[in-house]
Amino acid sequence: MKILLVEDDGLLAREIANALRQENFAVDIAADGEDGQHLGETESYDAAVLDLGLPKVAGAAVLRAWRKNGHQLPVLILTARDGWTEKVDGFKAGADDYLTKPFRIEELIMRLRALVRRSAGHAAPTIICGALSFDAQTGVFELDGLPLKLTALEWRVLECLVMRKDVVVDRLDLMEKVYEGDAGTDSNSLEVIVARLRRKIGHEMIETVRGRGYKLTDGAA
Amino acid sequence: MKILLVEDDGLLAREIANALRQENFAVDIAADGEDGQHLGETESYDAAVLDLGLPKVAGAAVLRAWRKNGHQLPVLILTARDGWTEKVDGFKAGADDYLTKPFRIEELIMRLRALVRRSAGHAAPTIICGALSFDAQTGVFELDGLPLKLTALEWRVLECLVMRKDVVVDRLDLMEKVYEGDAGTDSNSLEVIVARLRRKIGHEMIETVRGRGYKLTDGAA
DNA sequence: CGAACGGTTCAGCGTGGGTTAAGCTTGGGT
DNA sequence: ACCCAAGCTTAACCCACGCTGAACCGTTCG
Repeated sequence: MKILLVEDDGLLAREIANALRQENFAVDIAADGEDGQHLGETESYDAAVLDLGLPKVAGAAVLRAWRKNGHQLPVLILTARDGWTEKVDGFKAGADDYLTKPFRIEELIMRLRALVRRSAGHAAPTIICGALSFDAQTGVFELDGLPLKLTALEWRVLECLVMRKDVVVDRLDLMEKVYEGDAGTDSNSLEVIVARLRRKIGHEMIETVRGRGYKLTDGAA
Repeated sequence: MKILLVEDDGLLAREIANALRQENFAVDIAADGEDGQHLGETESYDAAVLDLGLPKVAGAAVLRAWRKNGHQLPVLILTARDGWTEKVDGFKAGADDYLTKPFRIEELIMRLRALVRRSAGHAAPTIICGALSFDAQTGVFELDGLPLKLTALEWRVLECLVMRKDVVVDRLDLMEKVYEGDAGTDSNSLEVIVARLRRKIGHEMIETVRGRGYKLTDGAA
């Protein structure tokens, strides 16, 4: 689960990023609209948090540019003023949700989760896959009813898989979503993570598709 | 564009409904949770607006009931109090968005539009050829309804064929598409792949045209 | 400061699956 | 009818992809 954060206030940006990372999101930060737009176009994110008041390029302009190119990325906008017109601008530009500063970090997380969940096509807040269940709202995994303790990376990998259960998730996709910044293809660390995951949830649940990636199944194979 | 409005306050309900109708939505109104739940399950809506404070059945309970049955309907909840916990409850129950009363009608409309826009566009274009089906979105083949396990090359070959079903696909064309770069004609590896494919999906489905290439048919020959 | 935790690197191994080769079948031309 | 080329099929081979255990750090705790 990888988020693009476009926010010029460095302090706020770091604060948000930390909170998100604590919730196992991977976060890339862009300090201005130009960078943000470029990153959003070139990298692969699950959602973006976009400040409307940005230097260089206005937030709404960034959003409009994305949408113009048919970019479907779920976007939550942050608006400083409580102004009604600004929200409208945001929505007109193609935003999916908004939040007015100041806001509670928890609310941002909630809304982000709802956004991602919705765009992944899961209306139901908890996804069940065999003995495994995932509460998309709280981000908690359970195995046979008892909470599952996962490390940050294990969690991200499993989330990616559970969001697209029963379909093959490409190796590189997984890399991009799990690792912040650029993903180096020259390592097998992902395989190690998968191995550890398998040991925790059962080897049958994660099916490997040679040359492509992995697939989460209900393990009833 | 049809909306289900579940709201016990008759005055407010009519006000909202009128505004929505002015924007060309079709609106059904339910005055309590029981009716609302029933309507939501039996009729077909593009989205629902759900008041959390309802008589008979609580709004969150309605929502939970829908989600439990795998109901994917996009839902926007209305919460009277500004309470943080109530929003969380709503999200946990599977809401996609919320609005706290009082709110501007225009904002409701905006959010509804955003909601519907996002939940649309999940159409799966799938090609069917006899007992074989191909989901172009996920890239999954199914035979008689059950997923078909293919290797990388088998998959590429079959994809080429299914994309041009009922027409002859030239041998060399196939080579070029399947083997990146230049294709050496000095090998029968393609034939081996085709043979393995035939064994998996039935020999009649892939017709060989001497001197040209292969043709995928529905196997009803 | 050391211990525990979590992520990465490395090396060794097993195996899936792509290729090759050999023998057989089919079809079309003369 | 005969023959040869095109294509089918089976079996063997072998490489590289992925799995795994262990060692190696960087961080975060007590």
